[in-house]
Amino acid sequence: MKDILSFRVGDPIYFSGQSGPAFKVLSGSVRLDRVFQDGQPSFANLAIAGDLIGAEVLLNQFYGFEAHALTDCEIIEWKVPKYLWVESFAKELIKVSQRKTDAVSLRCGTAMERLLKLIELIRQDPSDDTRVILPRLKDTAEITNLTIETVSRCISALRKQGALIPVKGQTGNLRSQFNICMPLSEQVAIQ
Amino acid sequence: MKDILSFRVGDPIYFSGQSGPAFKVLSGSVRLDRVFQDGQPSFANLAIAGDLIGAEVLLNQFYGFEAHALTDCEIIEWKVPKYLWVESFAKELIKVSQRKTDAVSLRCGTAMERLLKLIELIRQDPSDDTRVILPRLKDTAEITNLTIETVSRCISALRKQGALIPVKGQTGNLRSQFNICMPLSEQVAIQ
DNA sequence: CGGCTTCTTGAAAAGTATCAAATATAGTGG
DNA sequence: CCACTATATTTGATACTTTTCAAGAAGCCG
Repeated sequence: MKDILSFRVGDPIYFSGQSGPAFKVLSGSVRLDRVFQDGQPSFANLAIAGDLIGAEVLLNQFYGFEAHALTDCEIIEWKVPKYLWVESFAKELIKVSQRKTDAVSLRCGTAMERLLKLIELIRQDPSDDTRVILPRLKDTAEITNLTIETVSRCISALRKQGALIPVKGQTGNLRSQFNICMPLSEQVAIQ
Repeated sequence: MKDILSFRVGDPIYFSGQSGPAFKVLSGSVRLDRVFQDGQPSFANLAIAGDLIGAEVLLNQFYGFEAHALTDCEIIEWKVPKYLWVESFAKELIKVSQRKTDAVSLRCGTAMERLLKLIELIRQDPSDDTRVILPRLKDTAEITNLTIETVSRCISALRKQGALIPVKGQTGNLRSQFNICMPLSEQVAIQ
């Protein structure tokens, strides 16, 4: 199918203040940032497969957030027949709202708990729920309100305990791709 | 004007799973919680004057969150003429979304910074922007993802530095009401 | 092969949580 | 209005988690 847009990790999707369509996320995950006057972006929300992003343009004309690919992802312009528009739009906005609730809860609990919650959220890949592709440490850290080092330590701990097993791609790639080898909700120590 | 509903600090406004109207917050602030299967509520969002709460009932029939009065507050049933419904509804949902972005950012930075951001957000009382009524310590702690003790220490520090001056009401009340005596964005130490 | 970015790990410092106890306030009934 | 009880807040001392700072390893790209 055409009209599908693909992005690589870190690619910008749209910028705050610009104009364009709203999109539906088909696969992967997207990070949304609020941009302050000083130009500093700060994490506001994330979107996973099935979520609508950039909905605010449909009312305000301009994007209210900045969107980047958190992992490789595909998105498609969001179009709905007019007679369905109202209900669809509202339904989507409520879903966005639910996702933000997730974002708030990703900042609760210990470092390990936060990371596990994020993995739980992101791995919703219907095609393979034993595999997960983690975002960069920098993004993961900003989403969970931890530091890069702490996130790295948590991931190392999970690897040592065999909860995550690195998947070697064609290259030894940095984009952490893992097989999940135990229920992630179980208690795990950081050390 | 009638049809205005008043709530005292801590009063429940509606419960998750129940049915009822959506409301507009006229004054004060409201806390919204997601309720888990085990009945544990966890902070999801807050609403201040001008915000719409319970919008999800208009689509789902049921409230998706639990609402409590964070401070004394007034709300009114949200009604809009049909021909304006679509646009109004979407506009309100986007405002909800913005507020959740605030909620996420209330969990960033040091304890003191978080508390100051919350005060900044809540004091938006058009009638008197030098006065603020803080929520209970328990609520403040859960919103900022700190502990009651830490929040208490921050407030004490602000009082000692003269940034907040307690307002004695008719009763010596616990509901911390303060006059704000300096730009809250300034650097303040916790000790 | 450089030069760059991202990730990993260690040791020390800082900030916050936890535990415990005292004080203050609100609510209730005499 | 006062006494009494339950709930909220304050404060101190200590423990723990996470941050910070620093250096090195690993992966990426031309």
